[in-house]
Amino acid sequence: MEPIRKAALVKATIVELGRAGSLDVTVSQIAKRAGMSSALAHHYFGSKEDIFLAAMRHILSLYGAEVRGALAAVDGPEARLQAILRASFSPGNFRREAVGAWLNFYVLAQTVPEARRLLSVYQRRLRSNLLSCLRPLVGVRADRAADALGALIDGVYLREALKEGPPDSAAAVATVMEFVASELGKRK
Amino acid sequence: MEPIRKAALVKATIVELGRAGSLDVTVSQIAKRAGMSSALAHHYFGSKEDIFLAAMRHILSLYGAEVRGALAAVDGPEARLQAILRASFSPGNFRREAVGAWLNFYVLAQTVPEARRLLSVYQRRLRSNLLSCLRPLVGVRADRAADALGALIDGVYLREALKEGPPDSAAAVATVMEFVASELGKRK
DNA sequence: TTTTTTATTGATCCGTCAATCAACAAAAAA
DNA sequence: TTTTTTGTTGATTGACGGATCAATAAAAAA
Repeated sequence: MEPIRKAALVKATIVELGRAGSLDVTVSQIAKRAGMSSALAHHYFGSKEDIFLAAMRHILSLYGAEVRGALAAVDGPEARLQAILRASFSPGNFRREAVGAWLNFYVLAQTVPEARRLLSVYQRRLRSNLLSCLRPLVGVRADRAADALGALIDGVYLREALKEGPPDSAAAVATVMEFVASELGKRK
Repeated sequence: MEPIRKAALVKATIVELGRAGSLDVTVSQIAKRAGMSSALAHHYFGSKEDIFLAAMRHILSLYGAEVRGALAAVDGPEARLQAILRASFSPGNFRREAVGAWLNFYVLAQTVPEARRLLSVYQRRLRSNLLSCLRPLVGVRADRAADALGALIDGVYLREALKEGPPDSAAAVATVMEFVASELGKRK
């Protein structure tokens, strides 16, 4: 039962995070959505913070899997780069729940060391993926380019997610690819 | 008294936001730090949300003034660009309170329309400042470049603010300037 | 001076919430 | 079958929080 209940709670947490748009989500709400009592939620996770951290791990691992899947399907540095972007900006990542979860993880990262650690794990993994694409393309400049590209991805995501009107995955990908092109010295 | 009290509450709100690292700040805490009772805070602002929005307006106007000041001191498109970056990444903007305020404004923007509006006002203003620098430099490409640059600024800020270890203003400026250089086709 | 407006607070209302616990049910082990 | 472990919840606790209000003080207007 334990893994089932935990998984249900994690999913419910993410939904509630998106619904509320803030960390102001009660354990009861989460438990109710997961079809159990709040006492049971406390039974399987020790505390509310533990539930949030588990949800964060889940989101990050989903994203990681998405990137891995996209990378497996393509070949060549540029195509791999584009695959990373498509995974990062997939419509699923712009759903209410996903946006709410990410933003609140940033907030959590300010004060909860474990949250900060998880976030930096994700960033390092992204960076290493980017680096392996960039090195064949721009050689020694890859290091600095990967830093900038990582930041650009976060920034574009943030803006696309918070702008008024529906987010546009393709536009987000295009914006970043254009940066890559200019970094390669190509100009149309 | 009203403007004095309101100003004190706004300042106290920002400090408390930074201290707590989340929107989980009580009106009593804010009022206490501002040296008054919570009842008085409710008297001058109708609700907690109003207090938050006032704090957000204050942060945005501080940032706006910082940029304006930096722009007034320099001449030429590239120098102006650098001035915007230096203002955006000034050490003051990496203080606990400022980071906490910004992150929580992003969170607020998900659910409070007025917060989203304020955020998009800020983004439009930044965009127009960037455009006026970029047009003389890259002509018709300026529009797309301004979008990317704006997002890059947000992303770099986010990463610099949340990374472990102290933020490095100069490194943030350098990262973005490097992007500008590659956009100009210059490569060292 | 009297009246009115402004400034201010302590107490209070009504509600919520995280966490705990005792108790019960059901399945597994003995 | 009896015992033990696992799963589950309703009720409770202890605390806190936003908002309101009556009441007081002080200043301004009349």
